[in-house]
Amino acid sequence: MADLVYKNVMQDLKRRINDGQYPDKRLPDERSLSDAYQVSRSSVKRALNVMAQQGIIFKKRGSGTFVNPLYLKNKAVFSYEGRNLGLTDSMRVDGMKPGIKLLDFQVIPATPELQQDLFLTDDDFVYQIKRLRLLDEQPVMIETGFIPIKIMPELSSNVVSGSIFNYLEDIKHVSVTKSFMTVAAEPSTEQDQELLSLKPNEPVGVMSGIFFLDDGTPFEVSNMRVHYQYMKYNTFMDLDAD
Amino acid sequence: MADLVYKNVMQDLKRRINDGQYPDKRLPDERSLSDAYQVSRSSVKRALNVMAQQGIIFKKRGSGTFVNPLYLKNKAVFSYEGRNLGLTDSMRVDGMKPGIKLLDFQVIPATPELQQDLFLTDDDFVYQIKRLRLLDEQPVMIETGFIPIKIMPELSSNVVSGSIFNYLEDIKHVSVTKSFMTVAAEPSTEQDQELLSLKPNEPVGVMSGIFFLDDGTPFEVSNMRVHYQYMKYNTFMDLDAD
DNA sequence: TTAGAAAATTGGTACGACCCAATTATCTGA
DNA sequence: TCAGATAATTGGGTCGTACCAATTTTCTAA
Repeated sequence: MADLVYKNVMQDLKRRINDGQYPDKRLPDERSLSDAYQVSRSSVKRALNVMAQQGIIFKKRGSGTFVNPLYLKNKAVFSYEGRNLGLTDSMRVDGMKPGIKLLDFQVIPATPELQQDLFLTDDDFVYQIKRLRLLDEQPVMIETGFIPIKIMPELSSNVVSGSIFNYLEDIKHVSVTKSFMTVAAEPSTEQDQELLSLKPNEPVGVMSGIFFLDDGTPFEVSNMRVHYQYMKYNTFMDLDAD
Repeated sequence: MADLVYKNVMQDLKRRINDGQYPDKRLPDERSLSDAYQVSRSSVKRALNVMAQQGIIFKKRGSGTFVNPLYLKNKAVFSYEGRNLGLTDSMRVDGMKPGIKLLDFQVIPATPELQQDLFLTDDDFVYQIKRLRLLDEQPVMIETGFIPIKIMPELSSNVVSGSIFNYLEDIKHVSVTKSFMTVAAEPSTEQDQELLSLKPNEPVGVMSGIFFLDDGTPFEVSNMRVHYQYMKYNTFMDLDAD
């Protein structure tokens, strides 16, 4: 893959951790690793820093570097490695097959709120894309997305019936790696109940947020109303300022 | 505060950004900053990397470093600077006064699930702490927490009636900076409806997770059932591997 | 005038040196 | 024997250099 020194170190260390090569949960010290991999200690530190940020390891000055016990027990929760933020990917859980049913696809002028979030002006237009997401034919969420036409002038209903993020990666070679999300819960509306086969007392999870391209351009505003049984939003937070 | 070079640079850059000293959203290049602050370019890079991680700025190779427009428009969402992960702090929103009502406080043997999550054995015991959280006297969430007694043997019902995290910071000088959280939605139970004044069709948000001490020790398993109108979980994600 | 080449700009990666700070291990002397 | 002092270990921060890669600007030649 990438031919970066620190990534190679990371990759090998992860492999060793997964292989259980550190039964006492303790990694070799940085100077030894530097020597073993024949790279500078700076590069070792970088690799370890990223892994610590991801919650795989933790470091204690004067004491050593240790594997997070929970990483071994519950790897699924950690690390979005190699993935993007798209739902097509993150919902490929339990071997279920994702599906998309296009409900609506049109171009509308950007509302003031959209103008603010997507950094647009009065003259700008956006696609409005309303889709029903399925897992094994079961409807699980209603997704309404807004994308500026000036960012993707070539968007077609064909593309929109599949994964937009994968299209971006495969065809235009840009990836979506940043997002703001707000997660909330609400009683289901009649439309929710109809489309998601919900009983009146059953709620929906609401995930709304903004997705950004690599270069910081706000790319999409999205609002997702999720069947509560399928809604599980996992996060790992680390407030250490690096 | 901390007398670290890169933190000083960060602090000053944030101030300048907030003061609107970069009207074109463009920061000086790294070499100029290095020269201006009389610090090495390495330290400037470190400061900028942290700020990029926090979503305040974004960088484009060959082009420059720019302020994230959304940072200026919506600062509230960004940056937990100076805060910890405690709820007492993060719920001090809109000037409302937080309150805590202790519902239950006892010591129980660790269940197998707790043993797994908190890295305990059969012999270990945990505090079970059930509390009702209030905002301006209004009940907003039911919180059930489990903390190993061997981590905090001195825990009293007095401490538990306040902020445990603040107690840890002020008295024991350790802070809680890492957490795994899973956010979901559920129909309210009868107990939820009673304690949170919910109608039968109104749901709760469920936030459950594990909090860690600085050194990686799993410290608390927590399960929070939140009045849906008060449940808003914000996250900023950046999947760039450093 | 303008398209393409060349140069300058700007952030990215890597190295290695130097010292500091927290922790752990070892030694020393009563 | 063992408590306290001392040394060794281990991660943290900073500096400065060198070179690379993407982008933008400038120059050059048709």
